[in-house]
Amino acid sequence: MSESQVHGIFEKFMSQESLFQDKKVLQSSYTPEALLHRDEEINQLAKILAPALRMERPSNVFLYGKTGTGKTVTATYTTSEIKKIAEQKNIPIKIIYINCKLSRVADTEYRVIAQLAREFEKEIPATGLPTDEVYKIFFRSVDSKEQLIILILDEIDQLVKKVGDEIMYNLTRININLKQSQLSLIGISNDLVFTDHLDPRVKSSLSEEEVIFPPYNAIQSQDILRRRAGYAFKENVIEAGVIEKCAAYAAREHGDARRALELLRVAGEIAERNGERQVKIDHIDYAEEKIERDRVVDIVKTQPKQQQTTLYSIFSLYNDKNAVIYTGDVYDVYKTHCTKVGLYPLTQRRVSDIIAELDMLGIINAKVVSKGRFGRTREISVAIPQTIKPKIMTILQQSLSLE
DNA sequence: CGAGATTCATGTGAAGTATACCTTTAGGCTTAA
DNA sequence: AAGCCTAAAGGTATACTTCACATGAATCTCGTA
Repeated sequence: MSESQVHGIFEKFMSQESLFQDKKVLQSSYTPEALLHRDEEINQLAKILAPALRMERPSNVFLYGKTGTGKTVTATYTTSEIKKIAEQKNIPIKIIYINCKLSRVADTEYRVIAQLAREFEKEIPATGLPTDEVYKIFFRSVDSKEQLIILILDEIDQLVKKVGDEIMYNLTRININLKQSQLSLIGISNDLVFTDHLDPRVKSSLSEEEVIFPPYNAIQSQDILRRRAGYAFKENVIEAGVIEKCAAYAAREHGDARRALELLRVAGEIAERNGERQVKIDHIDYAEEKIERDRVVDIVKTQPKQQQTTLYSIFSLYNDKNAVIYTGDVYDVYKTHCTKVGLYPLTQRRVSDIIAELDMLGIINAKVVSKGRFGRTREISVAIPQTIKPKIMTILQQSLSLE
């Protein structure tokens, strides 16, 4: 491709009018000025957190609700309002937000605490320090001056499921030793029965207060989408029915507003890239596939080699008509792939764990079943649409430099 | 025929190992008085 | 003598291995109707 051709693309892009007015309004990290249909929850949370402004420690709160019901925005919105007031009145309040999703950043006790300490601009190495030491560093930072800290732990069900509730126990007890400062926890969980697996002591101190988030219904979803679309897009860019379709999609997914907004954004991007003047209903279908594909591609790409090889083995076995496959089969194929890739094969014990991890990531389904006389194993099936599987396969092949 | 024993293939927990990285400490060298 | 650098010692988290035992329903066994 010559330079002038590239130039042409940029020229065309610049001359073409954007469909968006302000795209970041549709991004999931965006906290809107006003939240629709969450007044009740915001009020509850605000009442619980209000003592902070008098430098009294608010109760720990637990926010429950399915994905995309506004838990995270409600928490960030309410706390940022508190922060605003606190700044005006010179009240030392610090808000820390940590997402514990299995992101390799915060998926063990050590890494979460290290992440917390980093919020205070402390350098924490990836390994080498005792966990206790990192706790102390964090603790000293918190207690270094008089202040009130509100710690938001998003998706903590994932974390606790993986590494147990010790962190929670330690964090809930931290106030006992704090001299100058105080710390409140806001836990956010998608899993409604998550606290059942917690140590009763942790459970009682963690959920001193609870706020439940019901799903949005179709009309509420439409409201939210309309409002945001109004800010995000230019006028008359959205074809009639598009909003309704996105909302319907959200309703299908138990009122998941986050996905609905994402759908709208990606549909807009697709329309823009195709050089069209309007976002059409068709674009939503493309967007739906693209979102799923991007999600899976992202997960797969960031996995370590061993996990990728295991996944590749599962995928290549799964070719034949959705027959379920078993751990033993996967392991055999995995070993041959390892030699091809030049990877040292792990033991079956470890591969078994890796399969369980891949299940947690939602790329495959793995269920332990007893087949009676024929032993016990995991029934494994692929949990991504057939349409995007070939794409994932090629990504894995490239990453593993296989043919 | 049916209750209880057996069996299979792997799940699962605990303990041990290798690796990469951390802090502390002791020794050796340099430097300034 | 004080200060600084370096390398060894001792410690940790993480990913993995090794070992040993747990699982749980299909199948087998054997006593009984």
